[in-house]
Amino acid sequence: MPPVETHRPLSIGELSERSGVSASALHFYERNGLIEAERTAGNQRRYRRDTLRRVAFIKTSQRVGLPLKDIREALDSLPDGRTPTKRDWARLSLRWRKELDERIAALQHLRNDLDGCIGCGCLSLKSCTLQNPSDELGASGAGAQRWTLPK
Amino acid sequence: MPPVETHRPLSIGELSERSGVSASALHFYERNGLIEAERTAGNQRRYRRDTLRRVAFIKTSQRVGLPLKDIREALDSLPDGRTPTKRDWARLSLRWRKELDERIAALQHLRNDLDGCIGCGCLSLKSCTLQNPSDELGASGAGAQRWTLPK
DNA sequence: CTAGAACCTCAACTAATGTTGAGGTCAATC
DNA sequence: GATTGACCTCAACATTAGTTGAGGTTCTAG
Repeated sequence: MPPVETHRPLSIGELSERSGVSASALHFYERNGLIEAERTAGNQRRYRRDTLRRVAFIKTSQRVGLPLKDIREALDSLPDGRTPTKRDWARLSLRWRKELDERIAALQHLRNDLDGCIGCGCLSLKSCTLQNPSDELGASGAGAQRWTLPK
Repeated sequence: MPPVETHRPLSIGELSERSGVSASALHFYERNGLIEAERTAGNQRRYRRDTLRRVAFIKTSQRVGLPLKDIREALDSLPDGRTPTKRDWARLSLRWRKELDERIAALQHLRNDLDGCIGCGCLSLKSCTLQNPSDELGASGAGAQRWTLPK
């Protein structure tokens, strides 16, 4: 029975194929401190297997809408030196959950506002300018900030 | 009783303040064909009042997540020459609704997947690599594409 | 041992979405 | 009629998230 190669490190090509992230993006992540690699005698990268999970974390975080800067901060909170445990990952993932909930709620709110508006063709969500033909709100100044989605 | 200035065109400063969009962004939108303006004898921009709604449409579309390119295409489908009616705007807004529904659904799907994963600390969503210690999936090749959110 | 695939670095480029600044003009007020 | 704030154009810069290419090296299979 041949040994299963559970611990052999991954070349960049392997990591790329398995993670679905291009080699150039992996280089980019490394330059930005999101992942790291050992090197062979000939200077080629060798990734520890748990880098696969790290990259998965990065990709999923991006789907949630987080910028790389934030993702990197989250990853920086992983223990130095040892391979992260499932509890470590679970802790980080809770952060996604919160972020996701917020984004979903924000979009649903927007949709609800919108539903009242599509029928009338208005666009102000809060105060239909179609029903405000003389544009009275304009004089009152800062109607603008209402457009900004709470970050 | 003084006349309400319903038809006086807006200067860029007025449009900027009322829409909450910076003048430089308005310039940018104009360069990219999203809005347009008449000019005074002295070459200053004068916006028709319905440009306010146009800008509102742009901002809301961006909140929904549409890129300017798409927004511009939508705006291009507005009638040339005449001021858009509420039906015109309502037609365009339907697109938001669809886009929003899709984004919400995608995020909810992601959240559901995640919920099953947070407990175990895994990240593969579909096939927990924690429960796959020898990384068997790797051999089968393209596990990667599953990570990509259907556009 | 050699051919070709895979890998290396570094710099330059892309695309989207604007912002900033220089240098100059226009318009309303004292 | 001069000042001051609002406006003009054009070019350069900023940020995020990478990609592309040139020129050179390493690894693996025959």
